[in-house]
Amino acid sequence: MNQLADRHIPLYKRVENHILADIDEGRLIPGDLIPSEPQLATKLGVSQGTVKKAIDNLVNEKRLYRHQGKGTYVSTVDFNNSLFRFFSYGDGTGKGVRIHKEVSERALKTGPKYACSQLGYKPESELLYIQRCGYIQDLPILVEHCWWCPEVVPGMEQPDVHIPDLMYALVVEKYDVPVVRAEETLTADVADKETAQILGIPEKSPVIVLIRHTYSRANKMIEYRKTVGRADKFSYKAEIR
Amino acid sequence: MNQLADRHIPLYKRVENHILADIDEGRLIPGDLIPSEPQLATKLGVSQGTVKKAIDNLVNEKRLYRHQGKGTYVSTVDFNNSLFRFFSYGDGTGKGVRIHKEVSERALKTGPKYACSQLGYKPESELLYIQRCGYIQDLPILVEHCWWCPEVVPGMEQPDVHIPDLMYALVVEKYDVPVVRAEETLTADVADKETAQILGIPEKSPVIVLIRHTYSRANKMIEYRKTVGRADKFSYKAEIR
DNA sequence: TAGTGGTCTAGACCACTCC
DNA sequence: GAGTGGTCTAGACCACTAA
Repeated sequence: MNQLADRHIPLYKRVENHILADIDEGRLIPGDLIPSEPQLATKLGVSQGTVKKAIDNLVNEKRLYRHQGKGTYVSTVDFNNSLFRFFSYGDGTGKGVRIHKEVSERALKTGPKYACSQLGYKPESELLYIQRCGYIQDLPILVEHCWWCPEVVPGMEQPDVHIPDLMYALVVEKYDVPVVRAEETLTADVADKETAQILGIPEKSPVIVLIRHTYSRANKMIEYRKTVGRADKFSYKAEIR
Repeated sequence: MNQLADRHIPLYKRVENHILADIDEGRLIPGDLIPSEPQLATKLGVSQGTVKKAIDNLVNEKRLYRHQGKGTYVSTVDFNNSLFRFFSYGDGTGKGVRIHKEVSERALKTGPKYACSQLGYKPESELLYIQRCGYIQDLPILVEHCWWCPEVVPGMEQPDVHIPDLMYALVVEKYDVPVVRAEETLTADVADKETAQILGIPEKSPVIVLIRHTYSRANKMIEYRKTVGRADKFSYKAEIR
């Protein structure tokens, strides 16, 4: 902790920044064990209590997690935090109901202009498209449209590549592409003809729409995803204090 | 910290519970100054560091807030945390755009059955109804339907009682009814004829629906509110790590 | 048994607020 | 100046994990 940034920044904050820099610059990647508290303390020339406080804060922010007796690890992206996850089946009563997903289409095809531009391609570029339908029991409740950069996940369009419910596991393990972050935007709309047909609801029924941008290292966006779900099957509940 | 609950519960957790009990049982109400750290430490027979840790946790949970040099206070309910607050004007770009509200109807009238039952009345009871329309600039973007327990806020139906944008300020100050907590449930729907007309949108356009249950002391529900907003003007954005 | 995080203490010094 | 929270240290002891 040298630097000329000695002005007014608390020690524990500098320890936090040190760890975050290691993460953001790739010296530590999701799942890695970070150095132990005593190691960090002596390396950075602060007390273990200060390191503890820094790590406490990062754990509160979900950037790290601890495991007593083993060590402290860098968090992996947890899509259980997806906005959709908070939506419960029924009218807010349901717990974590499992949604089963099935691939309904996959191919290399010309991407729509918003997907091309968001992913950093010229309009009309070929993208890897995967469409999936999500079910609770046998009831279809959502449709996912995923657009991937084809060179990031080459061959994923092949029908023999198994796609697990949590697609990101495949991306990380098979293609060795770290998934670092995602942004989600939620809004509402009414079902178009195709969506209505897939979900078995009348056209123009209310639907929840979730747009997700998924990023890998160096702020590279690797997927544009649009998920459309039946509004009568999703609601979000929160408490205000 | 006596009690026979000496088993395995960390000291700081017991301090947290002590403070929370003071809040839940009304010995401390929102806005109150809690005892200072040294006072709590000696009273509970623990070190100041332990009290600090307990308070740290409660501050992280937004149950308390600190003000250096002054003390630590019990949080007041912050409706800026409303799910609607996170929704931004436009398509997720907007910052905190101000929504101006105007009362469009207020009267004592027979409540709908869901409002009566939720508020703990017999069906067909008279409730205090307030309808407001929310605008950005001059564009109507939401309609609020509020149902209050009439005996909690007597006279609020009189047209000379000014209703501020943040209605709860009036309730707390004029009627001395503490607002302790609220629950919100968010979902989507399509506009009915009346809503469409008020918002100036086609019937069956997509809308965001927010149901709010507002509670006072002793878990007494005092308001049932339904807010309906134009879906094209609201979107919720979040980041996943 | 050695190493990790988890709890708890005691005390120093600083920064802010109010009288 | 007295009282509050904010930062930081040093060290004790406990609980869990692994070899």
